[in-house]
Amino acid sequence: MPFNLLLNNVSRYIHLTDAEKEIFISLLQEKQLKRKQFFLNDGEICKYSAFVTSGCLRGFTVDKNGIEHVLSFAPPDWWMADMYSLISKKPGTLNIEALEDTDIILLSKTNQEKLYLEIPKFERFFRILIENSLVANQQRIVDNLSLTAEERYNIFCKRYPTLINHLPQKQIASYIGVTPEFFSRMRNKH
Amino acid sequence: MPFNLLLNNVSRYIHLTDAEKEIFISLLQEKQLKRKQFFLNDGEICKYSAFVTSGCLRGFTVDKNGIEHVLSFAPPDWWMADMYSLISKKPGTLNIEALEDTDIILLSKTNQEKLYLEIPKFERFFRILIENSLVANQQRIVDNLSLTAEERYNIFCKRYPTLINHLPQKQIASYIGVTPEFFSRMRNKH
DNA sequence: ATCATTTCTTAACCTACATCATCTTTCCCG
DNA sequence: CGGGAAAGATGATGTAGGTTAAGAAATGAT
Repeated sequence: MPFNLLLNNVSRYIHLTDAEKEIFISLLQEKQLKRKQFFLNDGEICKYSAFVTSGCLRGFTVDKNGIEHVLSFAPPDWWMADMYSLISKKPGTLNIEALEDTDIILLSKTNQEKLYLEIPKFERFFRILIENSLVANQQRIVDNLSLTAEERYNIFCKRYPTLINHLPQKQIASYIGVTPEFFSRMRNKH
Repeated sequence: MPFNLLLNNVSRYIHLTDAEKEIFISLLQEKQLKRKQFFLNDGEICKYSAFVTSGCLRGFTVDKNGIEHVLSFAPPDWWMADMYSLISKKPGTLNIEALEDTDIILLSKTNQEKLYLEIPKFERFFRILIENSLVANQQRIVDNLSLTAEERYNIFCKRYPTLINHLPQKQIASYIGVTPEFFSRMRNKH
């Protein structure tokens, strides 16, 4: 059944009884996205966290010159949301788009709060999830401050080997923080 | 008493009974740092979260060329730790130094885990704390990807007005991601 | 299969910011 | 309050990466 990947993801950090699994699943919704379909547009309030079961999402902002900047990718087994908008309940700046046909499981903010009340263990689960995310983001800040584009690219390759293959170069370039032109030059030089 | 600032910080997100406050306080330690004294050196395992009650800390990494990069500042009412090292229990890369004489309250990782067991509400407290931190870090990544040094400086001034005054320029430059020389030029041109 | 769209490549030129060096100012500790 | 160290200012020059433009290759919807 389609919730297995998610239940497995959860069970890495907390143990759920069958009854608790039932409750959890009852608070979820499934959704399919077509390639290039948006899950969230900037200016909207983000009301759901998305867990990817197949395909891939990307989260990006658009700056005042119309240039896109990729904040994160979400391949299967990853969560994605506009964290700022989700917790503040204010319009956010993130766009979330499917890079290919993608299946996701949705947990609404409302249901997430229900979940915290009904199964407090989930406070722990999401705390740990967010801790890991924070560590990764802090490392990325340090990398952006201290490394060249080439070094950041090498790190990206090591950290997301599965993504490298089926991700357009320009998306990686944007994540790394360089233009597609420079990225192309960088890879083909030597 | 010296724990008031911290109890107030906690009470912004969860309510504690007097008994719970007692337990919490019993798990804390106070510590004073002299100006330039290190609270943590890279290569060490970070075993404590620090809550600043007076003074100011800075967290920074040193790159392979010996250049320092400021990841964060902690004025009073802020928490500081090497999150990576703290949760992985492995040696980290962060240095934490007092920028002036600084008073902190320590919560050891061990006691933090005790706290989660004895007063599960603290799972919620730290989850929310980390959520906010994650949002701020994601915004910083986006800013680094999409803004000029000058724009990042303006944002810094707005976001940390109290810090601007009594922080050496070179520390702000490092946080922004430019050299002290360029930062000086940037501020003095007009 | 085919055409349109998107993605990638390459080249010439440009700019934000770095580096190095020197000088002045501030500040902290005895 | 005085001297030494750290912080800041400023000029000359260097470079990683951006911009613009134009063609080649890959990809996806029909």
